[in-house]
Amino acid sequence: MVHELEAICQILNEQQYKLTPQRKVILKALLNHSNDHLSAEELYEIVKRQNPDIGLATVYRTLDLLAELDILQKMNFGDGRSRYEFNTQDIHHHHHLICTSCGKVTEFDDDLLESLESMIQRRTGFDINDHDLKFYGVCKDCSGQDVNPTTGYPRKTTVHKTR
Amino acid sequence: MVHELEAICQILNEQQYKLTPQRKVILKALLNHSNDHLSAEELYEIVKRQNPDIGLATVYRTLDLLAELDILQKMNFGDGRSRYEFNTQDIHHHHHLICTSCGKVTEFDDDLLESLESMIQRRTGFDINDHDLKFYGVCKDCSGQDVNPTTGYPRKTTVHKTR
DNA sequence: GAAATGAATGAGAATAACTTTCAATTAGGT
DNA sequence: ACCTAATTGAAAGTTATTCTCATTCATTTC
Repeated sequence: MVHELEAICQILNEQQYKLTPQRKVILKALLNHSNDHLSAEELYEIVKRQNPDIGLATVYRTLDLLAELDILQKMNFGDGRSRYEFNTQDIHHHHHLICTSCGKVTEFDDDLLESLESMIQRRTGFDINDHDLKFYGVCKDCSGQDVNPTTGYPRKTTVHKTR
Repeated sequence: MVHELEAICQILNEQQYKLTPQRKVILKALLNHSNDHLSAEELYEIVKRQNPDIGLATVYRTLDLLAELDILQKMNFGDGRSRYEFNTQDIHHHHHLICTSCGKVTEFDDDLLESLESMIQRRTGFDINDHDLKFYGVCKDCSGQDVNPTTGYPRKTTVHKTR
């Protein structure tokens, strides 16, 4: 649960990575938006305000590095770009609710899947060590609206499904 | 549960879509590989053997059309390309096991999530109409080598090209 | 304290997976 | 057979991301 600058910098140091000003600015921005599931481009826009000379490639490289170090988790919410969140130890207990109208991602905690995992493990011989559960629907704020044209949600056509 | 050529052709007809030879070839290939979660490019390679003049854009367009008609389901398994499977009525009861070593995708049926959905609905006001559950692990055929050397945890974001 | 060395950076080119454009072809009704 | 809108292939365009490479920066070495 590494959610503060000091601790992350220490990890970088330990692994012989340099603490460049760019990395610090990126980390601070990530920490200031730790609930926002930012994409690389969104993060770049934020970071550019602090340091206009920073390059997009550096943002991508830093995100890759932080994901490699398991500080961040690279996620895919189906909108065509990767999004990042801080990695927690209990990834097994937190899922995502994705609003197909506004694209907002919120989180939900639960551990109902543990039993399911061991059942699958037993039945299929598949050695599970992670899962990824997403719920698609319409959040309270958007009830009634249809697809958001800017984000392109939903990628799945379930909103129009006849059931 | 439209898994045969006749039925699909009828749907296309009903919706005023033309039954071009390209579409027929693509449909046949999809039906012949209905368990393979093909990507557009993979399907293109297969289809080109029957009809070398077919264009990649046509494959993409046909996949889009079939997804739009809810005949196919467009899926994202985290390898950077969309993959397709025939849509079943009971998508709510089938999940995916993704091998982080060889990239193979297999399916698993279950309906434990229904109760979870209504609970979330009640608690958050989020009106859920679909979900997407993936398990990451190592299949029976592979012995787990795909771990992040720093942590020993599996790499969720690793890209596995299917050959 | 300057030089050497390697990591990290920015800019822009490259890539991969699509998507769009557009002129030419064709399915399906008449 | 004819008409017309739908469909197609080829190629250009787009978008997110990665790569290349010359330059800069931080450390270590002298």
